[in-house]
Amino acid sequence: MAIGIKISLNEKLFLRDPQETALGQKIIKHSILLLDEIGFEAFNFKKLAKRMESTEASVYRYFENKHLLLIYLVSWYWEWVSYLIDYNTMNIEDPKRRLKIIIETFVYASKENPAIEYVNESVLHRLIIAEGSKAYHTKAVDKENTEGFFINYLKLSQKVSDEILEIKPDFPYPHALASNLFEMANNHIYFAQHLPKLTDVTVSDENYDEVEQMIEYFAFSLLECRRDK
Amino acid sequence: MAIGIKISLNEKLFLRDPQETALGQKIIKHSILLLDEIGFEAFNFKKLAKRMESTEASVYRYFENKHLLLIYLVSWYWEWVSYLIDYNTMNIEDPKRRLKIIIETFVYASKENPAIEYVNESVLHRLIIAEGSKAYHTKAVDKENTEGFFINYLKLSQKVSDEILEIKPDFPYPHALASNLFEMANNHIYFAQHLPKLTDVTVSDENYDEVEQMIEYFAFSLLECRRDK
DNA sequence: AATCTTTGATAGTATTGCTATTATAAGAAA
DNA sequence: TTTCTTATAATAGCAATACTATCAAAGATT
Repeated sequence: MAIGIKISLNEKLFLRDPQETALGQKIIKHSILLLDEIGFEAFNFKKLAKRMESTEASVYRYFENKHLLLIYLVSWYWEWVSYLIDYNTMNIEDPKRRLKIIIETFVYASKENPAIEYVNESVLHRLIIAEGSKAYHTKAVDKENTEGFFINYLKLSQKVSDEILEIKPDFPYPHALASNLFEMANNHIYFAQHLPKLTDVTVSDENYDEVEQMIEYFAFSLLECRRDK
Repeated sequence: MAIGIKISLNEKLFLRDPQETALGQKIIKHSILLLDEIGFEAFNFKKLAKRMESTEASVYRYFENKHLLLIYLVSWYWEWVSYLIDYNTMNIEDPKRRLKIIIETFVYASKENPAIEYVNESVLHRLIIAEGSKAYHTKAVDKENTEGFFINYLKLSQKVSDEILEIKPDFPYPHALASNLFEMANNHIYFAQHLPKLTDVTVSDENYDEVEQMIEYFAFSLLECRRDK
């Protein structure tokens, strides 16, 4: 049961707020499960409606189309990771320790936190890994960015960037490193599972420790590095 | 006119080899232009046929569907980048210099090399930046990987990985760094253009120098780093 | 009791993603 | 030259997709 967590998202992403009604919550729940199962391309509102025992027209009353639903879920995820970072780094003073926790959070987005009953965070994480980047790789990206559709990702990136500067105030690429850590975490879990020659780590089951170690290695090499010459 | 360059691609990607016929070459040429113009989601074979003044049925004789056409174009790009790397690093002994050239090639995939008349490499590069990762983010990735659909990416990654080990033989993550350099190059050009808060570099027109500098900074920090503690 | 809102049920339309058929043109083989 | 082969064009058609519209039933609110 979610106590005190309200995921706040851009209202332009939906026609009716799905968090507010039972049907809306069912849409969120089953769209995550079905998208994870069959992938974004094969997914449509008719199949979703059938799966959740409702009708296509009802789903269309909440979301304009599946692309906006995906952005909604991805935003939900970004906001959720933000929340987890705040929660997990609370009262931790050492900025390096804080960054390690951030990396752990990127890699294990959900570990032991069943916060909101209609979202299965670990399935959502798998979905983001596989489909997340499709949310902003479209022709409408500029228009949608203007309308704030990606604000949760930008805020997450900014938060991590701030932490990076705590560790090394003169680091020249804090935003790039922040987004790269996030993308790398997702990419290399995916690569390890599907295109293992593109990475050097292996994952088994839900154990992503090697990914976590690698991202730490990359991050701290960049931040604690004195260059030879 | 292409002299001595033959881009060799997995034959399972197409029904009839498009490089072999005039119509096939028209398909390659116009699919790159149209995909760049309207994006992968809005693209279909009917629009392509209209644009190139042929018919839908004719296009279907070359490619099963637009997904396989995308993999074909992406593979073409990966192979082209491989070729450019070989060409540009020929006779360069210093491995660090070689890696710099690789990074430059990733960022400026086409600069002054109009090699094959029916492929506009700079438009293709823009297309890969925007749509490339959709080639392997699908439910069929495992099956398609088994059939060798991504072999050109794996080979490219292996090539760069070998160069990384020339510089630092005990670097623990050469494949991951290789794929990350490639993905970073594409991502941060895209971010600079569309989601600038996710990066720290700016690009103007066709000038990606800041991206190149940043990727170099990341790569050589990792490879020439002695950690403080 | 009246009415307002949400959902379900059903229908319908334009577009998409193909497949099939036939005709024609162009080139190679006889 | 004739014939054979093959590629392409032209057209049709079909099942699925991506919606939109309408209306009725069921709660919930006043």
